Amino acid sequence: MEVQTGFITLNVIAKRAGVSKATVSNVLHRNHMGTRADAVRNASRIRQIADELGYRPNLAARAIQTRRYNAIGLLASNNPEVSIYHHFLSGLTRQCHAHDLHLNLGEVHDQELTDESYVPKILREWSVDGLLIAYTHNFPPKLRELVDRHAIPSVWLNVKKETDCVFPDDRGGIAMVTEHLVKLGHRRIAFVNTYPTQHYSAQDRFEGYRKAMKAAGLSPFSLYGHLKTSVAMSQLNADVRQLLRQPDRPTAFVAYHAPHATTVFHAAVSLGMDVPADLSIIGTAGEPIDAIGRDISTLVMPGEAIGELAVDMLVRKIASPKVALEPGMVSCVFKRPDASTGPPPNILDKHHDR
Amino acid sequence: MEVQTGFITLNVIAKRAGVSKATVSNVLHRNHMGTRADAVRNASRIRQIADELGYRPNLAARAIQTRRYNAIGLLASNNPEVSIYHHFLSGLTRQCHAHDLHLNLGEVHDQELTDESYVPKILREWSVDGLLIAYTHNFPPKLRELVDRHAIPSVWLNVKKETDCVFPDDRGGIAMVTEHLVKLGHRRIAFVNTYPTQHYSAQDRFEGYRKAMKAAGLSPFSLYGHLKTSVAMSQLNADVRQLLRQPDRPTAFVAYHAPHATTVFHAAVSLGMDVPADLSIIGTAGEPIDAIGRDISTLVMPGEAIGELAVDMLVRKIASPKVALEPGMVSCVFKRPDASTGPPPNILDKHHDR
DNA sequence: CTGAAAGCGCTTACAG
DNA sequence: CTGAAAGCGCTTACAG
Repeated sequence: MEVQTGFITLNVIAKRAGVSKATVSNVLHRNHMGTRADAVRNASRIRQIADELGYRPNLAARAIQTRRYNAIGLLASNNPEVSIYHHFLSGLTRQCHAHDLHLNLGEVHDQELTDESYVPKILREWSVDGLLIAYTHNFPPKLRELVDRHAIPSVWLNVKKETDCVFPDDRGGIAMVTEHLVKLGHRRIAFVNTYPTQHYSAQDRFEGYRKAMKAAGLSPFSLYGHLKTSVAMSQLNADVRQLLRQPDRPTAFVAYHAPHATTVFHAAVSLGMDVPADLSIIGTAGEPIDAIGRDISTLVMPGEAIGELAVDMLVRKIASPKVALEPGMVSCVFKRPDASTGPPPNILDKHHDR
Repeated sequence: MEVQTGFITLNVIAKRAGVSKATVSNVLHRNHMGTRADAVRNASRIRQIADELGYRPNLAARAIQTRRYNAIGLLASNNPEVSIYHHFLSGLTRQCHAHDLHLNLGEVHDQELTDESYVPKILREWSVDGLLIAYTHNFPPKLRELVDRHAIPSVWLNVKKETDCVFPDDRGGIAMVTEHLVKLGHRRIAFVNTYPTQHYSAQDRFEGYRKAMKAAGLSPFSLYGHLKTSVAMSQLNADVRQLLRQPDRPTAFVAYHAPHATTVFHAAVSLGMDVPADLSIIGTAGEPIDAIGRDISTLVMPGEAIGELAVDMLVRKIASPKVALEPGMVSCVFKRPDASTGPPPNILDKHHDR
C-alpha cells in the first residue's frame, strides 16, 4: 500500500482517530505512560492509524518549535591533504545514530576556496545544532569568522588545539613502535615521509620517532627531512633502493603512512631482500591488510574511535556551548607487530650518522 | 561582533528596519528587482541590517512552508563490500553545492541490519526531498519496503537496474583494456579477483574480459573462477608466484581492482621479473598512482562523475517523481597505459589452455 | 487524560 | 512596492 508522502500530518491522523492533534502528538512523540484502560486503548489505536497511513513526522515543523534540528554538520575539505574525513565517517555515523542525530555533510571543494564569497550552505542557513570541522590546516579565515561569529558549537576533528578537538596520539604511538624496534635490537632506524604537510601529525610523528631514538641513544634519520613540496612515490622507491645498497643502510623503517611502508617493502624485495629477516618495516595510519599480499606491522589510527568521541563531545558542546572541552586524545593501536618486524640482520653494526 | 545564534529572525530585522517581515522576506529571499529609487535604498538597508545582525534563515521554517527541504539523503551501507560510497562523495558534494542542496548522510551499519526493527533516522523522519542509495546488494527488504511505500524519489548508486540508477561501464572498460593487451601481442592474459561479490561489477568485469578474449580467439583464464568466500591477499601472492613459475605462465594480468594489481606486481618483482618487460599488469578502480612506488596502468572508475550524475538525476526525479529515469552509464578511463603494460616477453608461445 | 489556543519562523497570495 | 493575514506541521503550557 503506497501512501502519499508528505501529506500525512498529525491533523490527518487526529481526524481519522477522532481526537485532537495535541493528543496524537502526545501519544506518538512523548512517553505517554497511559494507565487508564480507555487511554491505553486510544493510544494504541492512534499508533495503529499512524502506522497504516505511513506517518513520518515532519522534522522541520518540530525543529522550528523545539529550536533543535537534531542534526549536526560535518564541514570538511575535499582536499585529501587537508582532511581525511573518510576515516571518521564510520564512527561518526554510528554515534550519530546512537544520539538519534542526522549528519549533514558539507564538503568544501578547494576550487571554491579561491572564491572569497564562497560560503557553504551549511553555514549560510541554519539547519544544524553544531559542527564537526575536519580541516587540519589552511582553514579559510572567512569560514572561521562565520563559525566564531555565529557561535556555532563545534568540535575539530584530527586537529590539535587548546580545546574542543579530537586527535590520535601520533607522537605516543610512533614512539611506542620505534621503541619496539629498538628493543628488537635495531640501531639504524629510518623515518620516512614524502608529504610536505603543515598538519601536526607530520611534526608529531617525527617527534615521537625522534624522542624514542634519542632516549635509546640513537641518531634519528629522516629520509627527506623538512619538505617544501611532496616527493613522488616513484622517487621514494628509487631513493630507498639506493639507500638499502649502502653498507650502513637502515635495518628498519618507520613510515609516515601506509603507502610509504608498502613502497619501502617493495623496494626491499626488488633488491632480493626478505622482510622482516633483512629489513623491518612499520606502517602507520592504514590497516595491516596491505596491498601487496604481505601483511605489514601497522600503527593503526583509531579513525572510528575518533569519530565516535567527536560526536559525543559535540553533543556535550551543544548542551553547554560555553564550556570548553578538554582535547580528546585517542590512542593508536599497534597491530600485527610480528608481520613485518623482527631482529635486525647480522650486518656490520657501525654507527649510522649523517 | 558575536551574534546570538538562532534568535535573529525576520521579525527582528523587520523591527530594526521599520518594515514588515513580509518585506524583509521579499528583499532577502526573492529576486526583488526594485526600480524605484526609495525601494532600492530600502532594500539595501534591509540587507545591511541582516548582515550586521548575522542573520541566517531558518531552513526548517522555510521547509515547512515550501514543502521542500532542499536536501537529499545518502543511504549507504558501512560494509565496504556492499557499498563504496566514499568514492562518490566528492562528486556528490560538489553537485549538491551546485544545486544548493544539503547532503544528509545515513550510513547503515551492518550490525544494525540484524535488528529487524532498525530504521535509519533518515527514513523515520521526513527531512529530505529524495534519496541516493549506495547499496550494491543485500539491501534490507525492510528498508526497500519503506522507500517504496513512501514513494521517496530515489536514485541508486553503482547498481544496475532497469531505471533510476547510475553505474560505471565496467564491462566496456575491461573489454577495452583487454583489447589493449591483445593488440600488444599478449595471448595468455589472466583475470584475477579474490572477492566473492554478488555485485554486478564482478560479473561485468569478468564478462568484459571474457568477451574480449573470445573475440580475439583466446581462452579466458580466471585465477579463482567463481568464489564462495574471499581469498586472502597473502594467498593471492603465493598463488601468483607459483603461477608465474610455470612455463606457460600468463604474460599479462587484468585485475579486478587496484590491490590485486599491486599484489601481482609485487609477486612478479619478488621473482626477479621486470614490469612491463616480463609481465604486463592492468589495475582497475583505483588510481595509477599506486602504493609501491611504481605506477600502474589503471582503468579508473569515474567516481566523481558518477556522484555528479546521480545528484543531477535525483534532482530531476524530485521534480517529476513519476518519470522513470534511463540508467546513467558512465565510461571508465584508461590511465597511464604505458606505465605497466608493453609487448609480451619473448617466451615460448604455446597455447594456454586449462 | 484530553483539547483549544498560541506560537515557532517563514512564505505567499491578496489588498492597498 | 508594501503590509496584514493566513497558514505550513508541529509542540507546549494551560484549562477542563
